[in-house]
Amino acid sequence: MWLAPVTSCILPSGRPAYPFRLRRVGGTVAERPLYQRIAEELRLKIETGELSPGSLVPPESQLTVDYKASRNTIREAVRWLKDLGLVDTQPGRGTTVISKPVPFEITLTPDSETGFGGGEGAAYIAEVQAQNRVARAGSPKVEIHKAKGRIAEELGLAVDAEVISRHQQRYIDDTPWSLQTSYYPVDFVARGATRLLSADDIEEGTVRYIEGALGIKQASYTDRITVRAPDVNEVAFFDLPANGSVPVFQTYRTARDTEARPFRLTVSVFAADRNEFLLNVDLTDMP
Amino acid sequence: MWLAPVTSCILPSGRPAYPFRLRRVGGTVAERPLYQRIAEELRLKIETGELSPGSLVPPESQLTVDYKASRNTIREAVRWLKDLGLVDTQPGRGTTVISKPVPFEITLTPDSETGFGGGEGAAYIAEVQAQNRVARAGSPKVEIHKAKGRIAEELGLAVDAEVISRHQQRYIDDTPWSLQTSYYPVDFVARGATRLLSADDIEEGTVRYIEGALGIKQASYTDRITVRAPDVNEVAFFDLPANGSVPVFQTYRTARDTEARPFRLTVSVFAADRNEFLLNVDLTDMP
DNA sequence: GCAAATTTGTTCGTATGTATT
DNA sequence: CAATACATACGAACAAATTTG
Repeated sequence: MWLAPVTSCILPSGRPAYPFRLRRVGGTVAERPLYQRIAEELRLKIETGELSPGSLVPPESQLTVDYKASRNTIREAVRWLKDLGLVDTQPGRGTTVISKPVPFEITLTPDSETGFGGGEGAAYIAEVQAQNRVARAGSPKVEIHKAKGRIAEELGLAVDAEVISRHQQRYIDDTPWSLQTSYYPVDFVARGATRLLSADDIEEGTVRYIEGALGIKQASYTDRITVRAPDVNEVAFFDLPANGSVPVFQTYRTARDTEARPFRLTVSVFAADRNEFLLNVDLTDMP
Repeated sequence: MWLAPVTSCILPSGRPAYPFRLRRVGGTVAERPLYQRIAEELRLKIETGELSPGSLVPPESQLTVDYKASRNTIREAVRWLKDLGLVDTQPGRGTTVISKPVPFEITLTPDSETGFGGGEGAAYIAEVQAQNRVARAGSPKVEIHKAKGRIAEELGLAVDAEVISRHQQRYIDDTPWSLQTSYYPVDFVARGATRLLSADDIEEGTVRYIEGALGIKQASYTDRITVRAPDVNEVAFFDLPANGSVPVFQTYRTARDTEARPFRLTVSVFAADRNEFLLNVDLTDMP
């Protein structure tokens, strides 16, 4: 079997991109490490369809023979593919080529019909149904704690001011889809929004409920979208590979009233391998 | 030294989240693997500040002594932290705790002053300057090729219709920041937008240029935000860890004219560790 | 339902190569 | 050049999860 040497690789300034770099040894160009060349061979087989999504990659014992390398080296090659999100391994079962799920599309801009922000309440349910899927939410876990860091900052509260948090697990077609936590100033309860403390779903959506109970009307919101490695809870809930090779989206949504005062912060976490975000922007009423 | 066993771990249905799961062996709860417990110890030292960002983690040889584990096991622990994006390793130098750069904020919704979409032309320059940084772009690489897959789809063209692509590397403060490729139907040139073929920067922005040359006015756009592992070119350009532990954002922006016909597709790639996206949504003129 | 076979996961040992200081 | 530190590669043994007979 012949492993093609790599012949082109862009080299930017700065720290060398070891071990992708073509290594020069004694004036001649050295090859990339064995495990990377094996990984490249396997990657080609996946991309050409020789190994189709869902099918089993030959077991390590077989690859050891095929590529005349030790088992550890084969494992490094497979690990490389795993890190790239191309395969998944399970003890006892084997290594399967990943078949990417049809991503769920989350529209972050408001629905022009309902005015609901994407990923929330009625708009969320509607969007799930529009994609012919079934939405389900776990019952909220309600807590009161002191606002720290970004939570206090986004809500415009003093550090250590008390906030109500409402945490929910959400599912689509019974697969875990998002973890969502909303934070409200604790004085909303004293002012009459007592259902915020109840561990029942607020059917009409908390934004509508707060408008009815307190007269606070949502006039705008800001989303902040970041990506990071999942923590232990997220790995367990979304059933992600434990090594963090599948990242998660984390969105911060700060809702503001007509005076531009923030009154709600919602932190949502989505697995990045099964979601994408959409934005629809209309420029016709811009200057 | 005492390594704390893990006492709580959410177990969802479906495939067990090996190896995070508490393993039961003969009726007793087994511990997580040694390398994960060592990684956890080190992670704690990082998060409590005992190992501060930028500082060197003790070398493998020292950790071998500290934790009474073999060098391979230590390497597994360090690899775990590397995959989580907490440390970076360099041969000869050592293992450093990552100091996260101040993320650059990209506003995807249009600027209410200029009407420019986020991350583009004038709005991009302005946003960079507003964050006290310096923007620079490489000269465009112009190509003509046949539209494939999503490119044809988003532009509403037949598969294999020809498109112009304009590819640019962009820098902020001289660090590589984004890779951007815009696609236009090839007949734009015949209709008069000849500068699209020139490898010179189009100062006023291509959207403005097309409006002047062809009378096509941008009335709306749609963004699609996804996350994936970087490819080899992106690893080299952004100087990312070669194992794909830092993912990239990929955004598809489809610009439409007043008749809602797509006329431009821009694909941008950003390193996810140094960027975040912002959305500003005004609901006051919604129903 | 159980036992055996298969397959990946963990851990050790050892040697050598490459990059940086 | 020498010392230090991480990277690659091989061999070996046992554990844990799954599938198969």
